[in-house]
Amino acid sequence: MAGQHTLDETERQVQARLGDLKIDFEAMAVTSNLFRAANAVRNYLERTVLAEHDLSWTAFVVLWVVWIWEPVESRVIAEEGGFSKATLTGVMQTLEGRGLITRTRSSKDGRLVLVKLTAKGRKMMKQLFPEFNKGERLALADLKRSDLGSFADLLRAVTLTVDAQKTN
Amino acid sequence: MAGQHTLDETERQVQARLGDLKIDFEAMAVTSNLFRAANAVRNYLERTVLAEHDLSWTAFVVLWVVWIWEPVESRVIAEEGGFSKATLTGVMQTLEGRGLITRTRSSKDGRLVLVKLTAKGRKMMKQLFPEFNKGERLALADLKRSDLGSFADLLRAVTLTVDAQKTN
DNA sequence: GATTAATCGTTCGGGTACGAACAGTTTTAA
DNA sequence: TTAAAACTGTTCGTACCCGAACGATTAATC
Repeated sequence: MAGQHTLDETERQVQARLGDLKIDFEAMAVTSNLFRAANAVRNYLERTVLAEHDLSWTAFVVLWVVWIWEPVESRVIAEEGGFSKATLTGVMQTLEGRGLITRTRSSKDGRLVLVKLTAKGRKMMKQLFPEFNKGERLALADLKRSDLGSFADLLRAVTLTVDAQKTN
Repeated sequence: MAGQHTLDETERQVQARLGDLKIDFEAMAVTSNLFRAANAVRNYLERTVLAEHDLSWTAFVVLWVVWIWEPVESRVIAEEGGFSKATLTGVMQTLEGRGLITRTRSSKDGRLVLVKLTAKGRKMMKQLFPEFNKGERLALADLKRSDLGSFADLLRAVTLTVDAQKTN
């Protein structure tokens, strides 16, 4: 991936199609590379670590959130994972069918559903997460260690900015 | 989104579940925030700019690549966009049905398919891309201008690292 | 306390998204 | 120059993924 065309070529082509319209090429480069990177890492981890456990990316994220915060409400999982409630329902049905999680309606608030891992789910995560983390480390192996902190901060800032837009 | 739990809390919970197993929390924070950011930006742009034109994210990426590089082979679109050929086929069928692109088999190499925009497709992109770029700018509005360059470089480095892993 | 509003999870419909298997084309080897 | 290998795009099956609409529950308003 990473594109066979250089950034300069791309800018020239865009400008040629838009005349002298002002375009923010730096913003374009950031978002474009943001998705390339996210896609690349996701596909890589899905094909390697997660495939061995027959898990999709989203299924893993759900398991991870529940593993850390159980018992946890559905809405929290969706929020932490960054996907919709509709998506979550489907994924949790799959995971429940495989005996990895349980769902129970809250007795305090009949609207809420509380999610926990089963013993099987916990056992899987205890083995899987270290493998997953090793994959994460490999995906970032060529970056300078000292850059990781500010890198994470920049990414966090993007999420915060967009979420602020959303509520307006 | 952005999670209601702090990073420290999360690290403590992970460590509590794994004993003294070594985990790379910096790598974990980067990938976690990478996906949160990508998801947030994507959902934001889909709900605002792209929804007005009834386009999905992937459909937009396809149109963008074709717009810049037409005539372009299918395999290049998949590579540039970072998704599979199977995904691309479905999206292009939708776009062709809406009269935004055309597909023709190459006369030089019967395996290849050349993709172009229709006049309608070009007209749409000429209006849509500036709107999209404005959305990108808003998503990055809170970041320091001087950070954008190195931010893009870090993201590019991740993609390159993962792609290098892939071929091994 | 009854009506209204807000919240939560599910369902529904349509559009991605992938790997694997496939058919057609081109290239490479023998 | 055949046979084998490599490559491209499509189809297939399964699983996501979302917004919108929905029923159930709780909270707010009067």
